[in-house]
Amino acid sequence: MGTVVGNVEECREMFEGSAAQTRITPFSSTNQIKNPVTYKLVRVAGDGRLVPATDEEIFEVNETDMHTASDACQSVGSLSAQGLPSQLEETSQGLLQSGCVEPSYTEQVNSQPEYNEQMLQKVEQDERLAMIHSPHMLSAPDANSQCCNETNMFNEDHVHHDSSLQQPIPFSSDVQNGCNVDQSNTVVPCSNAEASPKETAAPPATAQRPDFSLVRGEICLNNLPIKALQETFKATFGRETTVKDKTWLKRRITMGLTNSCNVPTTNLRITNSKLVGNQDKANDLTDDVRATNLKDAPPSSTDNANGHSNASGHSLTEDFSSEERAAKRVRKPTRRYIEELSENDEKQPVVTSKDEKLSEKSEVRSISVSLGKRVTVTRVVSLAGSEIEVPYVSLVRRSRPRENIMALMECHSSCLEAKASSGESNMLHKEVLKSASGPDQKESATSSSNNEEDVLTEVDQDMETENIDSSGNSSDDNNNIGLPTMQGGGLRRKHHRAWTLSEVTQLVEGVAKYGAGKWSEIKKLSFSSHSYRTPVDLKDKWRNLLRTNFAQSPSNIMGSLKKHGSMDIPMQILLQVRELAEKQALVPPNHR
DNA sequence: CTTAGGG
DNA sequence: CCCTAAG
Repeated sequence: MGTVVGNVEECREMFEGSAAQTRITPFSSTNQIKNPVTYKLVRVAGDGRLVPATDEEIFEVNETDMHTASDACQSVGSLSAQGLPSQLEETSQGLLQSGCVEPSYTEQVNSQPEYNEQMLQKVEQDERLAMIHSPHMLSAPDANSQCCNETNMFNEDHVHHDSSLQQPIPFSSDVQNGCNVDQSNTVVPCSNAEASPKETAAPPATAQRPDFSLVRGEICLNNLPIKALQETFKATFGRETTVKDKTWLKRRITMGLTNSCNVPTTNLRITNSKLVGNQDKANDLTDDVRATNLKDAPPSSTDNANGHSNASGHSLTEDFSSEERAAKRVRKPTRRYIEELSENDEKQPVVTSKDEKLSEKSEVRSISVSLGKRVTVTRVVSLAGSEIEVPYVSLVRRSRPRENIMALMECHSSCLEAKASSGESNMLHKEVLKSASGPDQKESATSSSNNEEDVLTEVDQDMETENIDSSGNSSDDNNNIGLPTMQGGGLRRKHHRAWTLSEVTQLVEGVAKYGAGKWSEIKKLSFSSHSYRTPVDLKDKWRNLLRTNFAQSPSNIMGSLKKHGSMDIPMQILLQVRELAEKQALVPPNHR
């Protein structure tokens, strides 16, 4: 089963008779209408036919966009996104599924039907089209890069996957200082007979092509000065970085190029996109995807890494079509669990693409379209009363995708919703700034007052928690090696995500509003922004809250029992919890 | 599917 | 967090 994103025109035929013509058009908002191309997500059935994608598959696509967009965002905000690794995997999985017609669905790895040549061709064509029209490369200025960490890496990693589908990242040789360029790394023209005519149709846009010149061929990062490393970083990831840590930069770049995070901190060397370290590890780390890209990468394009600014988004999509086919991207099933990422978003309300200047985050978050324009796909969620716009991220289920076509409509409507909501963003943004400027504003949040402020003031703490969290498991990447798998086979245990203060607050408020036990309700109404918290999670957390509460209440001495691992819950919340606990204890059956 | 509990 | 038994 492969998921294919194709041009509508191309797919239409396949869809004859199918009423469900789902459109996945992130760029439907405001000024993005320039590009008429519409994407349609379909799945390649075992018999080679294209089948409308399921809702989850669509979500994957959406998230793909989101992730790409959020990449920079994350880097800016430091490693807050705990779930990125998974997102990456999920995303890449989705994409790869399309590409490789190669059976690789987490839950049915070995049971893939055979595909005939025709089908393969078809798929490839579609894929190519998809790639041609898929932009995604976005410039992501690394604003106050608080130097994040692995999390970023995953993002980057992910971006690369994206790129691999949309455009090979040429690793240019004539880079600066001390780069060991492997000249043998010549370009191999795509000799794929199956090449679609469309390929040639796309005019080469060399001029506009983003410059990846800094990352081509064999690069010996060791000898590069920090500045050069930063440049390389930029060329690699498409965004600036202010990080001055040489080691970090090298590692990051290497990881990005090799599409792996298992990069030793020393002896970084990349050859043909393969990590060549002194350690033998290198081989394990390489990724087929990247190899493909490199091979086909155009030789020239030596302009300089001005970064992939706006223009890049456009040109990227054009010339790379011919490649890719040569080598199938093969990859093991990757992790799942896209979820999260919304936590962050909640705290950093997005702004529409209009004010790119205002907030880099918004720009980052936006999704570039074929014409280099950016669109911000968002949705409005209610956060404790007030509505906040957050990027559209799917509320991923853990269940397998279903053949339900109706679900497709959901996506569509969501997109519309997002579009409609874009107007409010500015206002929200201002509010955020305002609130952020006055940290002292934290008042007694005993009741359900100013939730927004609450959230905002807690950002720092949340970030911390998340950072810790994410860094903890950032080490595992694409390969499932060493990953704990659960009974079902392939399913990985959900990440442990420390509950942030804001989450707890929301939970408490939710309980206050809807009553303990209405977890589903609470989840739906108060936790729409935290896609990864399931009703059960809420329930468990509440149970824990009560537990800790009871543990502390007998002896009012709560200072002594504090452990490092556990987050210190503010007294207020604790009291609130207790209050609610009593309430519910007194009148359980009653309807509140 | 949603809850409640146990592990 | 996960899993499962009950509505």
